[in-house]
Amino acid sequence: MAKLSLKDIAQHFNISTATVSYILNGKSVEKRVSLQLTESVMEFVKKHDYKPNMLAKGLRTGKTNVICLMVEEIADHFFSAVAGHIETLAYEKGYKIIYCSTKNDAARAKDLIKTFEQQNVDGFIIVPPTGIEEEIRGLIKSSTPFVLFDRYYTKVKTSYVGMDNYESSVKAVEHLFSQGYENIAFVTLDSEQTQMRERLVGYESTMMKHQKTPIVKSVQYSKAMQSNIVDEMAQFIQSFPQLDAIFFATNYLAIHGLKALDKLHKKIPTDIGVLAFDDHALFEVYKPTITAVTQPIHEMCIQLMSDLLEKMVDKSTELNNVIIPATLSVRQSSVKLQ
Amino acid sequence: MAKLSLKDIAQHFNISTATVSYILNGKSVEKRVSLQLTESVMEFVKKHDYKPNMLAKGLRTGKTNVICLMVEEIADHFFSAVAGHIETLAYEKGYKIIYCSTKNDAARAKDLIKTFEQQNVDGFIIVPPTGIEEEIRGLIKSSTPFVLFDRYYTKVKTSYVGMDNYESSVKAVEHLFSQGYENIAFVTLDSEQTQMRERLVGYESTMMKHQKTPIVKSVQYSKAMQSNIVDEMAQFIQSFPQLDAIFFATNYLAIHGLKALDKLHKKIPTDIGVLAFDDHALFEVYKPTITAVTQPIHEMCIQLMSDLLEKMVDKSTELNNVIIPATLSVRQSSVKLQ
DNA sequence: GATATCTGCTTAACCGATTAACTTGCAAAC
DNA sequence: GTTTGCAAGTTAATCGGTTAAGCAGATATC
Repeated sequence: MAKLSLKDIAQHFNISTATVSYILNGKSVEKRVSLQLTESVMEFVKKHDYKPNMLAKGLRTGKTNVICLMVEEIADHFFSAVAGHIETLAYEKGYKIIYCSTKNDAARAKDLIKTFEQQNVDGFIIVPPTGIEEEIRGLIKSSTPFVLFDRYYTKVKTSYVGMDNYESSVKAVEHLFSQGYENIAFVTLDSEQTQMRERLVGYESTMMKHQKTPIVKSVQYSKAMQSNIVDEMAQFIQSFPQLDAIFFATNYLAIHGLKALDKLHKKIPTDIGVLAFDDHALFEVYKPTITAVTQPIHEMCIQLMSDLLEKMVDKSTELNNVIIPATLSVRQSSVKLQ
Repeated sequence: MAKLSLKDIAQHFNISTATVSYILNGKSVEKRVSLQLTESVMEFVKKHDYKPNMLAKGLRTGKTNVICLMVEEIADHFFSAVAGHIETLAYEKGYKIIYCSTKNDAARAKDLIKTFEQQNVDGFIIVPPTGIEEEIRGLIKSSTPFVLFDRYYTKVKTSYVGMDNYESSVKAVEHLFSQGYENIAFVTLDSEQTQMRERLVGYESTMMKHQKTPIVKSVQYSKAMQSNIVDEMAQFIQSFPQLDAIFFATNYLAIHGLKALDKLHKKIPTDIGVLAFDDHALFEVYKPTITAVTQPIHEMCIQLMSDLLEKMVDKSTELNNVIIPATLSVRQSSVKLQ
């Protein structure tokens, strides 16, 4: 039951491995292998379920047909949805996905990039944490195909796919104003990452435009996942009695925020309006349903793959910045009953 | 900027690649390479950031340090949580994860197994769809390390890690009885997979024990993800006016069920009690909070990895069946206010 | 002084493919 | 009758490592 190799097939037919290789790679005509031989080899191969060794193939050709998907956290709802789409798209093109979570940690991300370069992956999709600019530059230098996703570096020119955070943020805040909310707080992470900055700036500039003072609550990333953050939020909400709406910069911040609002017995949307960045299964079912900026996950993934494929297959070196508009899913939490 | 290879290092020091290989693999002492040479090579390697080519290494040694994680759907909350844990555990042991989603489709799963065998992955964690018994037997024959997860085949002896579906189901139904519910329906998928069968049998036997007739609603798997299932459920609920509780066999069935109950203006937990298999972020936040059977994901993953490592590293051929008890997270939806 | 042992390497086969360059025999061309 | 052309392959190098076996010189042993 030892695994069948090219050599075994060659020996069985008393021909050279080269011939078998040509046949298997569909070069029978080009390399003038007789139809007869081609057919009997193909039949043999099918019958014995020969599986070429991809390590050997990869070693020789330098291609592995493997893409590394490096996200912040695969267990996160958003990133696992991305993983699902990417897998489907990759599969169609004959690529496999190897994944890893950076946990937003630069050291870990560096290590991962190194590891997967060793593995000779054909390309990377990277959601970069702060602090790996050098490694990204390294990828450019070694002309490894890659695309950044969700966030990017202003100081390094790369291909990037993401959503229009600034514009979406503006649209969301304008929506709240249009519903009669005026004292809108923004709850975000204390992160310098581009997507977070843009959301913040969108909020702030819209507030200014309406001559309102921005009220920003910044939560430490490390704390954002813990549940005692609920109390911190409740405290924040209480300390600004004039608040009539809250805009959350991520869905999990919103979930904690909802718990806090519940604790304080605040009625949504009458006492306070709620809007969240990044949709979540919960928002459709919660009572009231929660208005959210819905990321165009599917389109972003399509763009990611098409750009990466260009780089991997066509050896394109063009840098594409694809910014996709998000849609605002207006639900009950931001609509005051008239 | 061409990539540094063993050969380059050997040439630089005017020594053989064998010596360099021994040094890099920590066999300097065993293979009697001088301390001096060892140190200067190591320094050189560090300085030039040499990365061994894993394809070549894998080809020669037959090990890739890659594990294939084959789940039903990576975008699913439960499986992405599993993926997160598995990744962490694997990473600690120097393994990488390559993932794929079967979509519960046998043909796709077969193809995936073949693909990843070609990739020479060191081991598999498989959530098997119905109909790939033969391929599983094939893995056994080729003595490929693997562990089944979440469900198994009664007719094929394999290692398996899962939770105690029967016992958890019994515990859940008993809890409902203890709270005064008596006419309990079970909403499940029309699936013959072991985990679903066991949940059903647990429910049925507990109903019988209390001399109540089981009321089972079976939803087609393909329909379970679509939203018109909500109406189907509402209809079902209305056709059994005596119902005072519903036990959902999966969390997404429960989510659709909640929408249906909301439509019918049923009050939880007073009009009707609700309990779901498999916890979900939503259940903690929903009003009322939803009682759920919480899968011991972390422990299951620990068991998965330890069993798989035994097979991969120690070449163990022992078959381990690890069944881990779940906990019932009692929340508001199943507790009638006295 | 011959033999054994140790030190510090080297040699070369091998893993399983791919592929450029070459060969061999036969038919057609001139 | 020699050259050319083509069909149908073969040869062997190569990708980048690993590893069993070998070897030369120095030192230890008897």
